[in-house]
Amino acid sequence: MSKCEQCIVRQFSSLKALNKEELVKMAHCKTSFTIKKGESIFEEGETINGIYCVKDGICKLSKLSANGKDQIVKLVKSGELLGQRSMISEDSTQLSAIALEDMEVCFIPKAEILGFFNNNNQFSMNVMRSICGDLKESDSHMVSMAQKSVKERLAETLLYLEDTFGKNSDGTLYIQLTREELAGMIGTATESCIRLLSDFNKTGLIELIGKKIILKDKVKLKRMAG
Amino acid sequence: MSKCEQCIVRQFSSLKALNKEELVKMAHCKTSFTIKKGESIFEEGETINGIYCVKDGICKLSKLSANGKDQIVKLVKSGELLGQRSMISEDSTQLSAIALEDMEVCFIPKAEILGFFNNNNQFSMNVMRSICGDLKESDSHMVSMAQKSVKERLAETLLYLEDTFGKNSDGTLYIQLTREELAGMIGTATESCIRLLSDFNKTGLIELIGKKIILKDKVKLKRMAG
DNA sequence: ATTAAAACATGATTTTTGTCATAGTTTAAA
DNA sequence: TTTAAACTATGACAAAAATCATGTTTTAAT
Repeated sequence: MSKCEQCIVRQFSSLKALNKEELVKMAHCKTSFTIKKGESIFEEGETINGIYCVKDGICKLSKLSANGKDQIVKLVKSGELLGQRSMISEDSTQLSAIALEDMEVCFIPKAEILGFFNNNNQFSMNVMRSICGDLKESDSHMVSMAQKSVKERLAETLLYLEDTFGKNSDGTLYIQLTREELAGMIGTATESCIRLLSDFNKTGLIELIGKKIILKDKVKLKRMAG
Repeated sequence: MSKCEQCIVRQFSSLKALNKEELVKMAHCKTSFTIKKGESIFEEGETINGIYCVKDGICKLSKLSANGKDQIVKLVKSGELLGQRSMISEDSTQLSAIALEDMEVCFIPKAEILGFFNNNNQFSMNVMRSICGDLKESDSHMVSMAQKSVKERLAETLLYLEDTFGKNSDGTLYIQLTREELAGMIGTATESCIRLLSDFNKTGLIELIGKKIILKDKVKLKRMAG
């Protein structure tokens, strides 16, 4: 049982509002996990009796659609919390959380969080703001899906991936998604995604090195994303 | 200045957690509006320093996309609150609220709401749950947009409209949307929407009486919606 | 009541996107 | 190290959806 007090990622989430005493309390009731790449933290339909705090690694939140394809709703990185929506709604989750890299995750039970809600208004407000941020994102995302072409969405998504997760020293996107996962983010068929990446490559917007991607012309990509 | 205590729609929203004293306080600081069909309550980009409570009527929340089309993100009816997301995020709103019928709306200033947050935990939790509900909806909606065909989305939307807003005594959908607005809900071109309605009409799924719509075969519509 | 604007409707055509087929490449497991 | 499975890639074709054009009907304003 490590000390939450000394955990840096806490500072990046709603948990930053907790005081020393609350952090000690939390350290005593939390459980820590290691999740291997490809494993799930939770799956669609499960009841989540608490909140997961991502200490390290990245995961995808996805939803299986009627046609059998996985739509990626959001990517979550260290410092973020998982399962807030489901816990607060007292509702099973509609999303699966699958690790894209090895992860370290802490679980804080519901009772503990509800206690903080009652005693720490700043914490409540932080959680509210975080969920409001998710809602704003989700609404925008929805409009993109409804109104933009696949090409526009691909350009938008590539820029998002570099902005959010950065790049390696060789200029390639840090985050490694399969073509299928990338297609699942933009909401298209894997083949369409691959084909468009080829086009982007041929027209110099990006460069493909194996399955790695370098964004070569971000100005044009931005213009294309609209 | 009418009494919030006696307002029935209050019972349907987060405001139901407020006690008598709080309701009296609210009645003193709220302002009431009448909004004519077609007029806006607020528009994309505005800062909203409070929450709107819909006393009567229906409005659409829409977002202008890059291609010039209005995407309808949500329909809001009496009993629901507007502007929570924007107020809590301390962020300008990304949606416009336009009345689909004549409306009565009350505005409660931010300071008042924040006061309730501080003193009434049940109210805070209600607001949280309401926003969580919106988030769940929005995520599902996003997946529909990304993964379903226009036909499936039209079927889904027609069922939603009847379930949510009911029908007139002649069996037609109560809510009156133009074809353009319906297209804006399902995220397609107006012509495509009109064409599909014609198809649905020809195959007996719905009946078109002028611009009014009757759902004739809800079982098949449900199957089609997936 | 007349008229202009908005809304509805449908055909023809093009563009976009998905699907199926096939093959090369990479990855991970035996 | 070989071998199967997963992933990437591309062509050919089909289906879905957008766009453009045009005409009708409805609605609202003068």
